Amino acid sequence: MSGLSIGQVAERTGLSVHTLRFYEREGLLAQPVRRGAAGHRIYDEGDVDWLGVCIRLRASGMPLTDIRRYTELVRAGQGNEAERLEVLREHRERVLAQRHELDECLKLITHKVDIYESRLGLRDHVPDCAPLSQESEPG
Amino acid sequence: MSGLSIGQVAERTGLSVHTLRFYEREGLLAQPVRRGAAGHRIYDEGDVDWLGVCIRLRASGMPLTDIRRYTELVRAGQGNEAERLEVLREHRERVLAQRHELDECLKLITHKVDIYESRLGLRDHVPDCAPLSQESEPG
DNA sequence: GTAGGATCTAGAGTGCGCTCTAAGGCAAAC
DNA sequence: GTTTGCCTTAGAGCGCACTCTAGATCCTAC
Repeated sequence: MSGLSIGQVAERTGLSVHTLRFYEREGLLAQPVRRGAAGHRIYDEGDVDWLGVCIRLRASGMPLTDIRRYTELVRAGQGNEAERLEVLREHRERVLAQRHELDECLKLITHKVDIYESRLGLRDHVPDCAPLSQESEPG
Repeated sequence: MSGLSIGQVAERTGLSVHTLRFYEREGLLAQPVRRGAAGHRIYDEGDVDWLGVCIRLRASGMPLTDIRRYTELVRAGQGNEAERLEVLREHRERVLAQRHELDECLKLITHKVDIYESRLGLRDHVPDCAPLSQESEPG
């Protein structure tokens, strides 16, 4: 019951088997994956958990090199917590900036959606301050 | 006073002149850019505004092909507002999903930051529910 | 015993979004 | 008149993160 094949891990994580091998080559796994009789990879729950972290870091835009760096710190063991913290804090700042940017985009998009909805009569009331958007000119 | 060189537009938008030419080739501009005596591009304020929109759409992850599609609709003029609206709504959904994902990542990162800060004695109180993170194991 | 399916490796290929190069034109400054 | 600097084009190159291919091995089922 202990041990997952690469296919099973792919299924659980949503990563492809290709990507799992790729991530391992890139040094993104906390430990080298255990191997079975025929040289097949055997993952444990810890690996899956760690991959979950990697996926989240990727999803928030952390480049693979940074994830590798962080992984190396973790692998090196106790004593480098300050460095780990720095990596995380820097990334958090970037994510916050990214979210702010996203919110600005959302404002713009929602503003345009509102305009088109009222133009198309999909709203009861015309939004109060929408005279002419950029898209009116070219048309 | 009317008319900006590609260099000036680059400065205003933060895009490189290379990227400006690239975007034009890719059909991201509402109109073909006016040309001066020596074949030099002359942008107007409307172009800069439109580029601002493109930049925001890009920043929120809209692929160039989708931006081109939207631009084409705008260029085609009145009568396709429903299509424009659909493009915008779909993108808004994606942006919202993206922001949600970002928030999840933020939770994870902040949780780890908290752990390391208390481990390093940078906090007055240990966060109430943080026994051992994944990173404790490998170390 | 052989067919199917999962796995392995090394390495090539892909898609996206730029980014840069090379070779040249024009215009103002010195 | 030549240097400087910004502009032009076509097209090549790059960085990232996968993604896939080829050729081989191994196990299970029929």
